[in-house]
Amino acid sequence: MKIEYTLLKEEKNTSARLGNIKTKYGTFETPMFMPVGTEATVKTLSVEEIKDVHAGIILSNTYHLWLRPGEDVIDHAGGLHEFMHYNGPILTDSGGFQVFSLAKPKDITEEGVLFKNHINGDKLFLTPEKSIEIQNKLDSDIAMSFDECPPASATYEYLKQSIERTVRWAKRGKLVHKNENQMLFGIVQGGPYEDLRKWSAEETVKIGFDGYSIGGVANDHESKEDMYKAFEFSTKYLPKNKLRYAMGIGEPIDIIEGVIRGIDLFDCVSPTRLARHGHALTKYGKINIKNAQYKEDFSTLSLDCDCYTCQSKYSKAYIRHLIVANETLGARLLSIHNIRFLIHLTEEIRLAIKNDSILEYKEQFIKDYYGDKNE
RNA sequence: GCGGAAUUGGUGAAGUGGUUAACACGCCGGAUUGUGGCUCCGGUAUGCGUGGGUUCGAUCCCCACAUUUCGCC
Repeated sequence: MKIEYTLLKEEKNTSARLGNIKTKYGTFETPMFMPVGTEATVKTLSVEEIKDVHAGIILSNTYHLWLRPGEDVIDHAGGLHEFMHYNGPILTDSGGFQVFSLAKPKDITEEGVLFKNHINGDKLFLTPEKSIEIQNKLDSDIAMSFDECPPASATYEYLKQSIERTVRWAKRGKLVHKNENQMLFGIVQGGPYEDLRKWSAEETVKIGFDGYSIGGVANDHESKEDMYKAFEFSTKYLPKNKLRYAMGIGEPIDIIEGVIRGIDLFDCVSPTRLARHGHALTKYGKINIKNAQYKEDFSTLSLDCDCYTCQSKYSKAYIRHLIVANETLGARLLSIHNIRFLIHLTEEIRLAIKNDSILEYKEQFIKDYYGDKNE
């Protein structure tokens, strides 16, 4: 079955949109936040818990699964869904982000990218074709083109030649894409520059993809202003009837600003990473559960949260103790809560789009979340 | 009872006759945006057992006391 996207409604005052995605693993609505499961696991969560937080779709990673356990192992298991015992939709990233996070600039060539395997030091060469072939085998529901994700500090000149190469890579990847059940997305790059984003978007659209990602955002201390420009200057030149996905975006306010600029999908490691480091997202801001003030705070994280952790009445004091003692249950309880918080945020956003009140929603959110901090 | 050794922050400890007493852990904060999972960045002793002395100056030298510890009778 071919996965399908339907645009249901556009918000009256902004570019926000409501849609749904039908896959053979179920249908979900957009805007949606996708929890990250790089190593074929949303860290510390069981698949039942992933379902429990109402995740419409999760994300996994080509590069990491290529290295370990290897795409053939997953292929022999019957694909990634079977392998990880998860029967919901999955999106795979192409390894493009690892070009940014793991490779050195000198190792990036027209042909592909040379990586030094971070597990055992082996030299590995990843190409656009190889990335797509691996994703074909993983049998994810949505695959990403292999792109170069340049740092926010990249110069205009560098970005220009980088987006040209990313477009050539997108063409090469599409040529070898053989999985009929899988959507393939192109990726728009170009930093905060409108002419580069425009060119990148238009050239990528010419190739023709099932959806378009906005990449190169939220890298190395990019300003919020530049990030929102990147959103706007990308979606402006993308077709309305196709999905848009802001890669790596996950701060609550950034999700709202992204939605307002016409983005449908978001993913971010932050809810799980923050959880491991002892932070909880709440309507009234992010809290650091390790702070001494929670030592004897026997209340739940949030009164109006419907996640397992809050509904089961685990207290801040107990979770604090677990985190301080480095017990994995602490990371798990906070991960469940944080992911649920972001998915619940998208539920409220969808409701606001239905009511044409996304700007009011944003204003109220900022008031609650940042309080007097005046963000 | 005799002899030796030790005494530095919450802990383990380094150190010097002369501006801000190393480091680690802990503790207290902060960071974290397509995840290289025990990470990164700050802060944390106005005082070096107590009392005297020597000295321009002592945590560092000397004396006494206290405490701890080891050995011997």
